[in-house]
Amino acid sequence: MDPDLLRAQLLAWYDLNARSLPWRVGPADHAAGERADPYRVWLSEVMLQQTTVPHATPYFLAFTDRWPTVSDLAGEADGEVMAAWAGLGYYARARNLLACARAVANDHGGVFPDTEAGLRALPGLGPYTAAAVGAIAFDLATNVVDGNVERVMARLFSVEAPLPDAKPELKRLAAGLVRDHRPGDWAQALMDLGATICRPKSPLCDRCPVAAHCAARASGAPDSYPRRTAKAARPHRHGVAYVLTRGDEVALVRRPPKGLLGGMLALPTSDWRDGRWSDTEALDAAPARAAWQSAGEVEHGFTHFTLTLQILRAEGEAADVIWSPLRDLDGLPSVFLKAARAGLSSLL
DNA sequence: TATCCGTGGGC
DNA sequence: TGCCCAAGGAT
Repeated sequence: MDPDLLRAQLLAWYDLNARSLPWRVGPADHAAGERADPYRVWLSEVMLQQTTVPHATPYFLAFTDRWPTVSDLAGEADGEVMAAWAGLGYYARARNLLACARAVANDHGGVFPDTEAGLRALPGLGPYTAAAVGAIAFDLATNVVDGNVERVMARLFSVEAPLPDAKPELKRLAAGLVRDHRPGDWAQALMDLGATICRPKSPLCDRCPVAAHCAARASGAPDSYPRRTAKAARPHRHGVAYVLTRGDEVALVRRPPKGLLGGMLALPTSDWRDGRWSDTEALDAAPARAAWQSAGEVEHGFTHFTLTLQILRAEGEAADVIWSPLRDLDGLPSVFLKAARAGLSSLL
């Protein structure tokens, strides 16, 4: 396999087929001298961590509309940013996003570092994101390796070792294709290929610009790569969520700054444990004395467990809660939005 | 190093 | 329906 021929073929494909994305400077504009805004590249890359383009896109547009520069974002209050992130998931990203914006604003004069090491030192930028911002915003010849690139390498070279053990090998293979020429376009071309052609299931090899180089295709079963080790089953947990209203307001709490849903607004809940909660236990764990009534339950899948929330609903008073308008629940993580809607189904 | 950390869409 | 998966990072 000739790496430089492969590169030329993939870049030519990208020149014709690059997806139009709100944070992207297309290959033609880039060739004409237009440069991507590091703030927008960084923001998009953080939002896209483990998140699909369709899910992240409206958040990207809302953030850049509301906070056009990194200094605007750095000056915002924590709660506003966390609420704007609600629904995107992996909320540590939002906490690190603010920490990073403030580091850039306060320690770097509002300008992103233009080296991979400088980017890597910022909160929330790991090996992937530092390499991606470096390549796309600063034309650094970094090795940008995400899940797409791992899959493309596993197929091109029919890597038999299963993920995640194969990660170092896949990264080495990707590094062998990096050149100083058009590093940002190269990274995005590889990821576009993985997202649209070299898909996890049903890859479109007939349309692949580098199919002639692909060992997995030659094997006849390209979709069997990358190999993966079996995953453990997800456990099931149970909790009680309390929907307490006071007129047209609902009682919320701010979750602790770290851990699951850290820093986010939430419904008051019991602990989450292996077994269901009896009525007596659920009343004992309630945030206030009130005429609690059962309002059904909701189920929600997290990364490592499935949660069933039994819902209790009441009208009343409580101490140490944040009273929030019923019509303004958008700042809640999805699991609590789901539970609140179930508990308030008679009102909403 | 292994585990924790959300969400929604596709099949 | 249940499982897989998506432009990963922090600890």
